This record gives sequence, structure tokens and C-alpha cells, in this order.
Amino acid sequence: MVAQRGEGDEVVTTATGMPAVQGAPIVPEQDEVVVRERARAIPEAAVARLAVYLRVLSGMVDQGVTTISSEELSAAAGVNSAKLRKDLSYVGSYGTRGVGYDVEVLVSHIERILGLTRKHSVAVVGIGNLGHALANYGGFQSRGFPVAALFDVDEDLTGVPVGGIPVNHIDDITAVCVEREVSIGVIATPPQAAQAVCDRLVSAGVQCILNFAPVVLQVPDDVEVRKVDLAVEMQILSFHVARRADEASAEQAANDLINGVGVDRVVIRP
Amino acid sequence: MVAQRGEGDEVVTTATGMPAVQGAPIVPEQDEVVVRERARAIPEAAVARLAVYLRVLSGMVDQGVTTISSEELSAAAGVNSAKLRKDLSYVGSYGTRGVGYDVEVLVSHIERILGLTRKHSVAVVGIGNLGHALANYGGFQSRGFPVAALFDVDEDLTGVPVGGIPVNHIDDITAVCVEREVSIGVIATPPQAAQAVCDRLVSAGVQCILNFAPVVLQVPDDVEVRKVDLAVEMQILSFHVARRADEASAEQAANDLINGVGVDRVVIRP
DNA sequence: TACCGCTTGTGAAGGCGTGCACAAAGTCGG
DNA sequence: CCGACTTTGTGCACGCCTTCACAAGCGGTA
Repeated sequence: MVAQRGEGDEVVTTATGMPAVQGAPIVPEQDEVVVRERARAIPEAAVARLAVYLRVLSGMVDQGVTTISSEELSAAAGVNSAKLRKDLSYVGSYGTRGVGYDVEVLVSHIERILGLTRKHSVAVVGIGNLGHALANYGGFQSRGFPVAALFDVDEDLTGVPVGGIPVNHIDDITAVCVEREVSIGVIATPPQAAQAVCDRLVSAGVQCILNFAPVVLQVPDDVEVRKVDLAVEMQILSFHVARRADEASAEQAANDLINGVGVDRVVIRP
Repeated sequence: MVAQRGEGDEVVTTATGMPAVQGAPIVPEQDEVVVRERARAIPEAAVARLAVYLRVLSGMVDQGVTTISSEELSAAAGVNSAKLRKDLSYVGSYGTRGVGYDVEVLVSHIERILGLTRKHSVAVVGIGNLGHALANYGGFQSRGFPVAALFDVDEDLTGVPVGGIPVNHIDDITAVCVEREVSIGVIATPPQAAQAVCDRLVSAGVQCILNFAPVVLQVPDDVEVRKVDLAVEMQILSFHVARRADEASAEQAANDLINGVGVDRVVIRP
């Protein structure tokens, strides 16, 4: 059973240093079987990039490319080639030195690591502007995340099909999510409702949540939340606009200064 | 002029070590005026959190809270209190020891750092499902990012108002963006069109871009791009689902092992 | 005014991720 | 079969970010 999980696992006993499978007849109470997860060892940042590589590689497959070097792939993904190779090394060593990577092999291994070999049904809660857009968004289906259920509080919406799927009332969330094996919940409600919706998703057994509402959700440790806050993104951009403007005006001011006092050159240091 | 920019700046000459404002009649060719940006020193990660703090603080203002401690604010923002204080220290020291922070003072200083004292007009390109949702999304307006222009290639859409703003044809992008002083461009087009749209935005003088299209945009160094890729978010969640499932099955397998060979306890190490 | 308790602000340490640089390993041409 | 060339995989060092821990500072109280 354990062997099936692949060569990345270790099963060791901390006290005896002896493999558990050779377990002695009597094992002390304080002994532990430590199972180290290869998957756990992949940095979050690398996981995000793997998803990007996968997208680029899919495009390559469509173009009939069969082999690609780390240099080419990293350029297409907009990252450093060393970083790319390190990221791929988390997945395993599936490249050929002197040649590069077999595109299809790489695709299948990344898909395996990202868990894309399983089906991940998605439920969207909150069928407002954003919910509508998400329900109609083809990108989910096409990349293996079928939208299996839609929910809203508004009873007028109940039964109305959006993007081909009828909207359910939010009170049915537990039953429907369990029945349709929803593994990812998307919260696209107003902020006031988000925490309550989140709680209901969690009690329906959903362990992964993508939150578009601008609130910090409180969840148990075993639930994973990712947040997309458009206003925060805008404000980060705003910060950069301001920084640029500051730099420009500082440079301008400094140049004025030059003209006044005879300094030759202005350098804005990072 | 330089002094106006605040106490975070330094103006020094590297060769003479003498302040530039006291510049000697003759200044050597290799002298440099070095202007260090306080803004530049704020880590990107901290900027993102500042935006979150700002949102929480705005809620506090609405509730009539006038003072808040780092402990309370950090809890509400879902971060470590030490991290919060360090983040706020980048903004400046505006707290009172033994008391906490004055909410309104903090709000205004964070707004200043994030550049929210200026108006940032937004243009949305690509009025499909997502573009519609973005145009109608009230969160932009309410947080100081008025949507000033909409664009699409589809001539049937031209002139049709969406969210109260008429759609322009994409060929007019430069003229309209310049006229309405657009500082942030949002790309919500299909992936094939994204790079071309991006190039046109850049040549229209837009220096900040929020990209929803699943492609890596190539831009000049002086343009800031932030990316929101829903499929990538889903795949990251998928990875966590898979990891959980692996852990569960590993634990199960290990427990089976226990029953077989008499190990007492199984620990899954991070 | 002097003390006490509370909270900020920050020096320092530790951890994590990035990028460099190179050995290992494979292909290709002769 | 061999040597030259190409590209992977990774050890290592550096730098950024996070976290801890505590001194400094302020308000309240007697």
C-alpha cells in the first residue's frame, strides 16, 4: 500500500532506525512511524509555476512540439531557466541531458503532481455579476474543473439555468455538494455573506475554497483557502504608479538641482 | 523640491561625501546624486498586506472604532502581530506605545503610501463574461478606481453601455486612454488577443496592467504587470486536494501496517 | 512625581526561495 | 569508439522575508 505511493516516501522508525515493515515483535510505546511526504516538500511558489509550465506545455503539444529545453520553456513561462529546472526537479528527473524534456512526458508528470488526474468538481456560490461570469467561463471546464453546482440565496434564481447549470438554493448546499462530490468551493458572494457560506461549505465537506469576497475567512486547519481580491491587486498597482511618479518627480527635482548647483549625474538607486 | 518628498530620502554625493545642495563650484564628472526611495524599500509582500489592513481599517472606521492595537488588527487581517507591526513600520511610526494606533491616522498614511490619494482611472479591455462582470463590479469604484473606459473588438458592442459606460472600439484605445488619463489597464480578452492588446495599452502610455488572460505578457521594464489566472488558482487547490488525499491514504496504509506488524503510532511530518 | 502595566518599534536570528555555476550525462559527428 | 558539444540536475551562497524577543516609550494611577 505504501509502496504504491512512489519512491519519494520514507518509512522509518525513529527509535530503532529500522524499517517498520521489519517490525520486531515488541515495539516500544514511544516509537513513531514517520511518513515524509514528497508532495509536502514542494514550495507553494513552485506549485504555482508548475501550473504555468503546464499551460505553456499544453500549447506546445498543440503546436506539435515534442521536445523542449529548459531554456525555451523558461523563456515562454517568463522565469529563470535555473528556477524552472529546480521546479521540475521537485516533480522528478524526467529530462534528457543534452536534449531537453519530452513535452508529453512532462505534461503527464506535472498533471500527476498537481492532482489533475482526478476530477475536481466545482461549486460556485453567489450568482451575481462575478458568479455569472465564472459559471459561463469556459476555462474551468476545459482545464479539468467542471462546474457541478451553482448556489444563491435569491429564490427567484433557483432553478434558472446559468451556463447550462440550474441554480440551487443555498439551503441545499450540503446535500448537493455531497451528492455531486464537490471538492472545490468558489465564493463569489457579497462580503457580509462570505463567512457564513464558507462555514456551510466546510460542513458540507469541501476542503478547498477559492474566495473572491474581500474578507479574511476563518476556517479549520484542514481547509485550504485561496483568495483573489481585485481591489488589493489594484492597490498594489497603484503603489507602483505612485512609486514611479515619486521617482520621476525626484529625478526631475534632482535634475533641477543639477541645473542650480552643477551636479552632473543623477542615479536612482534601487 | 526634494525636501518636499519627505524624510525618507537621502541626497548624497558619493565622491565628496558632501551634500549636493552645498555643491562646490566645480563638481567632478564622476559624481552622482543618489536618491534612495523609501517607497522602494517596502517589500512587495508587505504592500499586498497593507492593502488588506486598509480594508479592515475601513471597516473599523464604519464601526466607529477610533483606536486599535496591533494584536487586534493582526487578528482581523489574519496575520502575525509582529509582521503587522513591521509592515506598519515601513509606512512610518504612527502608533502610540501602550495604546495602539489611531485608526484614521493609519488609514490616511497607508492610503498615502499606496498612492490612493491620486485618482487611478481604469480601462477594461475585452467585454466578454469577465469584462462585463468587471465593468459592473462596484468594488472598483468604491475603492477609488473608477472604470473610465471599456474596449472590445466587436463592432456590435461599440456604443453599447455596460455598467453605465459605453464600449469603445479597440482601435480608439490610444486616443481614449490618453484623453481619460487611464493609468491602469485590465485585460479580459481571450488569450490570443492579450499580447496585442497589451502592446497597444503600453503604447498608449499605460504603465500598470492587470492581466486575466492565461498568457505570459512581454512588456518593457517600466511597465508593471499583475496576473490573475483562475485556472492556476484551481490547480493549486487541486494540488492541495491531492496532497491531502495522499496523506490520508498514506496514514491509512500506515495504520494498516500497524495492525499487521504492531507499530503503535503514525505521525505525518510536515 | 514616580511607578506600573501595556503596546509599539526594531535588532537579530532563522528559514525559505532564488540564482549561479559546474559536474554529470547524454547526443551527434567523425 | 572517441571527443566535442549540449543540456540537465543540484550544491552552495546570497538575499529577502518572517518571527522572536525585548528595550523604549506612553498613559494611567496613587
